[in-house]
Amino acid sequence: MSKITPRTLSGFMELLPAQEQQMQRIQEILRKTYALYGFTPLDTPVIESADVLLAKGGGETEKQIYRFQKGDSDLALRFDLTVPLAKYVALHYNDLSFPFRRYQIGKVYRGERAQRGRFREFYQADIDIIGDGKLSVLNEAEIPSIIYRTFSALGLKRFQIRVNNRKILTGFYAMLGLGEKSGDIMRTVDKLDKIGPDKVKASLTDTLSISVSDAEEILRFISVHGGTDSVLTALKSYLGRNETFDEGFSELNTVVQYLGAFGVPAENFAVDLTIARGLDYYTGTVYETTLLDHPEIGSICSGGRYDNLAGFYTDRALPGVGISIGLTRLFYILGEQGMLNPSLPTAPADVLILPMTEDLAPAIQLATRLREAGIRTQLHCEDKKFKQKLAYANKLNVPYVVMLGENELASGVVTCKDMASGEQTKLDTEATIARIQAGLDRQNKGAVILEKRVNLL
RNA sequence: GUGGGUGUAGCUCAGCUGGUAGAGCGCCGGAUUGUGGUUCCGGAUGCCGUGGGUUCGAGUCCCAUCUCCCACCCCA
Repeated sequence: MSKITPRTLSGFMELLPAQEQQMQRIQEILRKTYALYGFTPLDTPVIESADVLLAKGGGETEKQIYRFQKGDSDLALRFDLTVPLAKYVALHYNDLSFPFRRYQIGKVYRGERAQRGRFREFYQADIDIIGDGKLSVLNEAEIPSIIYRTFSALGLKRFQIRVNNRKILTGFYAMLGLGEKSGDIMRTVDKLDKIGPDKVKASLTDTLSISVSDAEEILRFISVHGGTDSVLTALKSYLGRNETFDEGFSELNTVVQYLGAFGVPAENFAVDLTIARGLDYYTGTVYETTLLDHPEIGSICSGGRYDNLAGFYTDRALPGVGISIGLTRLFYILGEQGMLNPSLPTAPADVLILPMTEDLAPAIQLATRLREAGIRTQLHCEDKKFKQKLAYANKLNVPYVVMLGENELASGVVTCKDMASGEQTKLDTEATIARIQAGLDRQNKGAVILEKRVNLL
């Protein structure tokens, strides 16, 4: 009888146990870091009514969303976590306290062509702060700090948080009388790093039919580089000509002003006037974070300020600011670059017990005692050869193997083998537990998520 | 959605101008009784993506189809 070939769809990441452990470990670090800033965990359904997810309508979302019928229901898989959040906040408004700070780590789905570092199912790790009617700019200033702390906690060093403010851009384009085209211009200018100034200019003049002098003015404006202070100084010269621009400038100033107090080092931060973010719901500060050694993969964390995200679901003004880490993409790069530490304890258990007596009760009692002591313990009672059981422990990287046979029972001890060194001890149960715990403590102390940290400096 | 590639053992691939398949890694077993990771020896595994065509004969040439990959679009 012919079998169906097992396969996983392209663009869907499926990991082996050891890798999955590392993925979970990264998620734990994110949860802990997010919690440090007072965010509460949240989960929402993967499937929602299509009209809820497509409330905004049009554009890429419509093209990329997975949508299907089930009976009479028109359903869709969430393509981000922000829209479900907007729905959630609008729906549960009366039960929430504002500013509402939530984090959410979950899978999202996009029906587009898979590519290197681009998935059709991937994890996003989001944080958002939603205000009731108003939301202080200070929240926007806090975001880089969260990004910085999160990436640092993962062991990353060579990353840059780029910040811009959309009001500065729309204000500037309005000054040039190009207000209507500002969206298109932003998207074109966003490619500066990728295609270079000449092509950007050509694109501006040819496809957007902007005059050569305006195009040059735009390029001059956005290519203002250097340190944060020099960019701000350059921007100052445009003040007083457009209200929106001035507002954006003031907001950007606030964000920059508190960086030091929030503990964000200057080298991990930059004002970059080219970034705009494709998503059109952003209205103020926007963020984009890239790994300096892997610019080709694009942003792994982005977000921004939006003034009225839940406008499709409620009349209440619910402004917010948030970011999203592309966890699957990040994990993919780390793995591809060999930066995920293979020596991390990925073993499913700390101890493997090999019973060698007819009566299994002593071994089971031992396992129970170890588990009571908080040691992850697995019993290996399968009908296999002794050496195969050791090989099993070895493959799973289980650090300790405990053997319990007639000899041990007769003298009231257990044999405990340290798999890394090969050393064996014959001690009573409690002494063995102490030895194992000491060993595990040592192991955990030295554990870091990423290795080759030198490469990341 | 548009354009370009790819498809051979579990994985990474080799297979020259057509003559019914190979390596490395991995996997399994052995080197005598309760000791893995190193070494040595042995072993299994492929409808050569699928369907059709040319040919005495096709993994190797032609057509179609699917798949996956890369670029664009857009994005985490």
